[in-house]
Amino acid sequence: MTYRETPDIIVSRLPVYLRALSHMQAQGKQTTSSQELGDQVGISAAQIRKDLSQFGEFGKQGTGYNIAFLIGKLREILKVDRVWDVAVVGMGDMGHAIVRYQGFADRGFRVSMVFDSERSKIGAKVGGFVVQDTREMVSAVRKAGIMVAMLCVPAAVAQEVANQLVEAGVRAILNYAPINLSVPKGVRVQYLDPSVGLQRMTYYLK
Amino acid sequence: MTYRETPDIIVSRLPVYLRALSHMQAQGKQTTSSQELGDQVGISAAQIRKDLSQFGEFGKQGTGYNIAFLIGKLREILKVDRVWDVAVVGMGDMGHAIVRYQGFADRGFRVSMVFDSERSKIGAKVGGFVVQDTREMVSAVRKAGIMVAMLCVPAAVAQEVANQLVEAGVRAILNYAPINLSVPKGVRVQYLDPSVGLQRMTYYLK
DNA sequence: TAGATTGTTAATCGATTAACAATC
DNA sequence: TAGATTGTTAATCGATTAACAATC
Repeated sequence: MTYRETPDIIVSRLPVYLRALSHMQAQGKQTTSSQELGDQVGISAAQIRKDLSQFGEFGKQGTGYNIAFLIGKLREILKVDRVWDVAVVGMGDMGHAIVRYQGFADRGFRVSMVFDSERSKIGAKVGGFVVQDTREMVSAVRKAGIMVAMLCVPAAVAQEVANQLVEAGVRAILNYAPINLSVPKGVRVQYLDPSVGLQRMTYYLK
Repeated sequence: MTYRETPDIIVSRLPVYLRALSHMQAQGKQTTSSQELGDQVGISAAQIRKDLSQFGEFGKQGTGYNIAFLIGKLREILKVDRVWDVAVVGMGDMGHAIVRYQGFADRGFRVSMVFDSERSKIGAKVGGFVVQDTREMVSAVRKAGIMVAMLCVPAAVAQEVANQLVEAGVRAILNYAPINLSVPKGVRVQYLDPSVGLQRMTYYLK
């Protein structure tokens, strides 16, 4: 029998489950069911049970899932039961917004270093961080052992900066630049291009 | 024979094809092949041909696809052969960055109105727009016939603001708030939660 | 106990890939 | 013509759903 690894598509849903469960917890709920969670995130109850069953038996017949317990399990699975240091590259408006964003707390991430290549920005402070020169990025990121980065530079230089991040040891890149990145196997990229998001919806508009 | 509508998953790939083709065009290329485009976006050549064949015969045997022609077709299909006015709600750092973002030009969108509910922000200018009071949003958006919005408000009020947008006639919401929205049938939501993006990658890190 | 809900199996459904005739 | 590449078919692969025994 061959070992079958968890499909990407299942992994991609887990953060959404986690977010919904945290929301329920914040509202004071103790337990939930696959039905309720599914309604919340727009996924069938059967699929949620199937997804979770990939990783263990987290529920109880008759009563459903303990929210705090399931949150703990999902955090372990997604490896956000720890805090990942993140490098942010590009201190334009978007980089600026990300560095000041308060939403990473308790979700497994902490901005740790910020970079820009523009003279006027280097040395300035953004959200409590001193902006470092991108030319120091490879050594600084490698030295700190940072594996996660957010890319907020212009599209024209995004591939070049991504190459440097990979060289520095980064293995996960959240890409805000509106361009496809080419990265070696073993490096993951997630794309957050607002125009792509919008274009995925206009198709359905009258 | 039953009419089969185009699967969402195919529609969701088209903006990525379009982005890559525009990039090729900017580099002066005239034609491409399913193989080349596939390499660019990380999708098999067969799948690209199959996806495009849903909408017509856009290529030529032996020579592939004319880039300008295919861009035109994809723009039509995605309905971004026009410019959609967009309302942006929430003038925090993220809303601010979006309003000033130059990347919507030529991709089918134009920020048209911006809203916030904070007294200190209402009436101020952000990226050339006067910030309007969110309490005027429903009537202003409806009157302008705006169908597309970007939601940059805090998670705690995102559902409430989304409800108002729907009431105002909006049918496509790009949601930056880290929360699942519940919307009626016929309204689309795309989520851009950076923590979800990051958590989709940490699973694979050592 | 009766009711609720899980985890899992089998069936269904849908998406992807491989292959190739058509043809530029 | 020879080579390249499309559009499409059939085969394969994978994901989702339905159903239900198990059990809290």
